[in-house]
Amino acid sequence: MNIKSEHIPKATIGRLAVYIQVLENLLRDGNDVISSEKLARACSVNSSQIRKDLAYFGEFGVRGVGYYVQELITSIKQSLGIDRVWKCALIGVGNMGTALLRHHDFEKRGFKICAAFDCDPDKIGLEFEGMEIVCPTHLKEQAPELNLEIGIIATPPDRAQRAANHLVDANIRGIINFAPSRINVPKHIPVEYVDFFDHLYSIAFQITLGND
Amino acid sequence: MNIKSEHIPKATIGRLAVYIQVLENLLRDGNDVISSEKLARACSVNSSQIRKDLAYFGEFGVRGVGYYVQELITSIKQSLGIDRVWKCALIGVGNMGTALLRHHDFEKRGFKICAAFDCDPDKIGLEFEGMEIVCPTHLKEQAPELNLEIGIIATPPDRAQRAANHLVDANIRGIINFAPSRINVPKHIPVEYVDFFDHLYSIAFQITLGND
DNA sequence: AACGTCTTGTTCGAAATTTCACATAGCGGA
DNA sequence: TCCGCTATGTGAAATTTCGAACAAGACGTT
Repeated sequence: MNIKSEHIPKATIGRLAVYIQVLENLLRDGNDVISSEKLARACSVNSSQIRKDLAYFGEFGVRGVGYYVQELITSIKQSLGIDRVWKCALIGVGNMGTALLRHHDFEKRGFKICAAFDCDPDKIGLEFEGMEIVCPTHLKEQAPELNLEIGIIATPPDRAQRAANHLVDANIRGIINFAPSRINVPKHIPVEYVDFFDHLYSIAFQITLGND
Repeated sequence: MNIKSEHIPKATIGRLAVYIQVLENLLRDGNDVISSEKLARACSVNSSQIRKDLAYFGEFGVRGVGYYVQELITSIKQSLGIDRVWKCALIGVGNMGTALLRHHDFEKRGFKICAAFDCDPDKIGLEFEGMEIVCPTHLKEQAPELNLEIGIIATPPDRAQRAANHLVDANIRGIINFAPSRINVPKHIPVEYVDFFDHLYSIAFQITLGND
């Protein structure tokens, strides 16, 4: 990769994800070239912001012209490291876990759930979306065999730490936690928390605020 | 409510959601009182940050003692406007929509999905989790009747804007969009986008970065 | 009631992020 | 080939956010 700068703001990464989303829709609508100004409007951000975000990774545009959409998508994906397939392990095949297994965008977007774990004896052995549910104690063997790199925690909150321990023990390289509780893992393993109630809270707050 | 300051950073709102989550777990474990220092460690933030975040809304602590956990939870919920039930309309009963309907935390957390809409003729009329799926054209009648305030979009990306239009037309007050596309609505209606691939991208990026 | 201890609420300086403004560079037409 | 047009890439200013330090205040003990 071709990173020009040391530290990249987390907010930039978030925006890059938005740019990809908008760019792919633009491409589908037949746009070959786009200016930072137009892309900015579509993403509701400032155009300098876009140029600066991209500048962290390289020079992808053509002065006087703009950005070639397909090329820019490719460049951003390369920059983020999502120009390949990441193999994932799911722990917790409940409501959320099941939904994730069924969510076929995973593969489209470069993430493949290659193994599903659950400690419920009633679930172990069941086949699900072409995958057998296995006890998490087997993670340590299977992770190297299957080359699992990212762990997805979708357990109840009180089981999240245990799941995290299994993942760490299996030398997983990153964790995304859908359970509503914090987990502790060694510093070198990145963790992201997903809780869409955050967004509902934010909506509720914004609505309430407008009405005071 | 009792907001002391004009503008509140979006990041603060996000952190308040984290504080609630951690505080509820602390309460479950029998902690009655907590200091900003300990809460900070549990949330992986700075303790001044916590005190400052709370200061936007009032004074909730006792000097020399700390915060009473239950009381603080209540105060934060009041501050965010989630000390009541928000009635929601779901549009799009596909994979994601179904998962949301089944996700029973919604009610626990103060959001109730009171109506489900989908334009697929095969789905209209079906009963789902005690709710009949209705054509979105009926939103405008039902929204005032049922007092629907928040719209949840879970359609395919190319249908998201149409769904948003229906919601705006029905005088909904806020929108949360799970579809991977941007939508345009009048400025006074807050919109939040949820896409957990953002987090997967972030993990992938952080892993890749460590390996260059 | 006075004192010591402990933790909050707040101030102020530092750091990070965003925006502005413009020099730079590619493209197309004359 | 030159010139004008346009949109990028970037340095510097403005704004926002964060963190360290400290004054203020509550509780318990003497």
